[in-house]
Amino acid sequence: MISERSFEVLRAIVQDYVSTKEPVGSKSLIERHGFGVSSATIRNDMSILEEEGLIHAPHTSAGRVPTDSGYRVFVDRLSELKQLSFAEKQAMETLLDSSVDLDEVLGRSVRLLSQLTNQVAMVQYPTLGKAKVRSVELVAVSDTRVMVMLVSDNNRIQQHVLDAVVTVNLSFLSLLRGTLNELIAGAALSDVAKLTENFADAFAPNQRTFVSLVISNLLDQVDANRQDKLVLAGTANLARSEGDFGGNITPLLDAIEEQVVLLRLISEMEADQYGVSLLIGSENSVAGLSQASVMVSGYGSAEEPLAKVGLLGPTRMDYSTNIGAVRAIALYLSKSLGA
Amino acid sequence: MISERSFEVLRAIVQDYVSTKEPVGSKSLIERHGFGVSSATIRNDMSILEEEGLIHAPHTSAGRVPTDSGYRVFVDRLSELKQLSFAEKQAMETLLDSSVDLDEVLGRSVRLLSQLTNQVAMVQYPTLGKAKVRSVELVAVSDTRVMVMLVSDNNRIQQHVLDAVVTVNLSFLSLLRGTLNELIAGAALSDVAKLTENFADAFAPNQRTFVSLVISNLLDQVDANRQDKLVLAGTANLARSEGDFGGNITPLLDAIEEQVVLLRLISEMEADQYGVSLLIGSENSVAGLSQASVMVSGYGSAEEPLAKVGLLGPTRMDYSTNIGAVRAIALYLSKSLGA
DNA sequence: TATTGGCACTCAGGTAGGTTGAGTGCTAAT
DNA sequence: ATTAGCACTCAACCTACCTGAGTGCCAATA
Repeated sequence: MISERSFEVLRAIVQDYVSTKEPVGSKSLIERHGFGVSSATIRNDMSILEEEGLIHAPHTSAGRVPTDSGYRVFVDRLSELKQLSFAEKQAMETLLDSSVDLDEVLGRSVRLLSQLTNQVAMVQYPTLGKAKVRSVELVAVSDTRVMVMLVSDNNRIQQHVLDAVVTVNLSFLSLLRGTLNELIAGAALSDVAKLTENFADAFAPNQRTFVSLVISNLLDQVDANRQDKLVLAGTANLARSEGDFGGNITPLLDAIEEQVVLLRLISEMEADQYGVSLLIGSENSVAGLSQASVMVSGYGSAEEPLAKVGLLGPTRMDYSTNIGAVRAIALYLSKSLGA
Repeated sequence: MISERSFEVLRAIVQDYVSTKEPVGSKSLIERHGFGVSSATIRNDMSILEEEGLIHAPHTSAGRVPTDSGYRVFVDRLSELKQLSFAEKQAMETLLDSSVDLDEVLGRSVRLLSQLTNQVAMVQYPTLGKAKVRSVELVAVSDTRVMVMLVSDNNRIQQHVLDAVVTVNLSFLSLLRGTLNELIAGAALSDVAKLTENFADAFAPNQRTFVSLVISNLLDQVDANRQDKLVLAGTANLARSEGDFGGNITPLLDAIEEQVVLLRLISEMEADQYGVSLLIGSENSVAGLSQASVMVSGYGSAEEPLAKVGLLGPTRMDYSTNIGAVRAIALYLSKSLGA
């Protein structure tokens, strides 16, 4: 029922509105896009689009603006994404070469993404997924404190310092480290809990408390959710697109600072076309994010992504470019971390 | 030449302006503060203050607003700081109790500070200072990668992953770890460079490259400046006080994201009265921060602070409360990390 | 049936003029 | 040194008016 031309009109409206920030009218449409028809015809198409709830007029005598659903249809009919420029690809390569540390890779990627898109970029720290234990290290960092380190086979290292309260015997620590590694080195992380279930029982009663402490600390680290952490970049971009949020970005900034909300939101998002999952405006149910779009892509490996990377910005954004950029960064991260 | 009452007038102007955000006039001053004189007298005082450049009228028929110098005089004559409330003190205690990890302590402190002050809070990661090496740990995290960990005696742990390119021999790694610890365990960090100068020479030529790599990695970690890092919280508060920045907080957010600028600024700031160092408005020379005030306090130990903690906000802020809060948090951090 | 030209209508935004009131500076008297 | 009094200023606000981009609808057309 909606003609192909009507869709073209929608596409043109979205494009013009994204670039000019002004409601777009029938006349300027035929000027800029030269459909072979008159403005009156376009007006008819526009009234159809309005009936379908895809566009909307801010007031009686104004041009039209895409609604959330309008953007949605636009995105769903997007045939191809904008590619990164040569310079941008090169920037990614440079990043890839000098990557060492997980923190560094994630930090740089997220900053790059925010620069590429002029939006707020975010990356979630990878969960341990299906990785296997490479080794466990126990390092005394003071008389009573021990650092428990879990090294997994995907180059990932997690550590936490544990306070044993009592003085730690160094040779016992070394012994414990040995036995523990014998038991779980090479095991899948998901099996660690079962494997260590009765581990403490084998030790003398006076050492049992300490051993249990170490084990529970280890299990905490295995537990993926506990570790969920988000890194953001480009918050300044929000202030720039303030107008798109009705001049009040406070709720946005609040939501951003309240990372828990964002984390839950993006972990619920399922991969979509192009592997990028997108929520436009009120498609997400987070209070204060109803004028924002959030898109994320999983990274890690195709079968089982380890975490998400994506961005957040006003609904009035260049979806084609941004989806492309998120996708590229996700692929890069997968490559970089999968190696 | 400036009478005591004139100073009182200045104080009243600052107070009223901070709380109402409106330029304050002679009449409302006598209403709210009941000086025993008439508004005409106050006007005379105000014209003196204006001549001295301490206050300034936005336009002819408006009340007065403190200038940067006005705030400066106000702060310098501040006789006492506002104390934290009981609840606030309790919040700090709770924080203190559950402190484990450096990251955690700093992260929580900075969030608390931003909540106490409603400003953007920041804390700088502590440099290693005069600390001594407790131990060095070398942990293989993959065939070719080694994590170099530097544990210092102030509970501080630094680590970095190093890519040896070639396969690492585990028993050699363990040997290296032993020899290295024998050499530098207990030494001051500042001496590590000298001690390890010829360390690699003692090894067989085919191992020398790897050993040098480890050593240089270690020295990188010892080098304090390399590690400088800033944690921020409460960016959302900036958006709330947008009006105080002429409606354009973009340069602010830029400066914040460009942490290097902030880091240099605060490391140049010297302790002031109450141990808190303060730059008001254009007293700092950072572009884009001319309408903002920055205050920091050192933490670590009284003699030699390890790093700074502080906040950033509009010049129109409650200096008394904020200086008090920064001071309290700095003391808390010193206590927490000094233990 | 889809398209078009024409026309009356709407309304945000800009411009111009008028009013108000908080606040000032100055002066002469105390 | 302080004060009452007074003329003056000007941002903020309101009102009225105009303009132009844009709409919806209708009758004519291909």
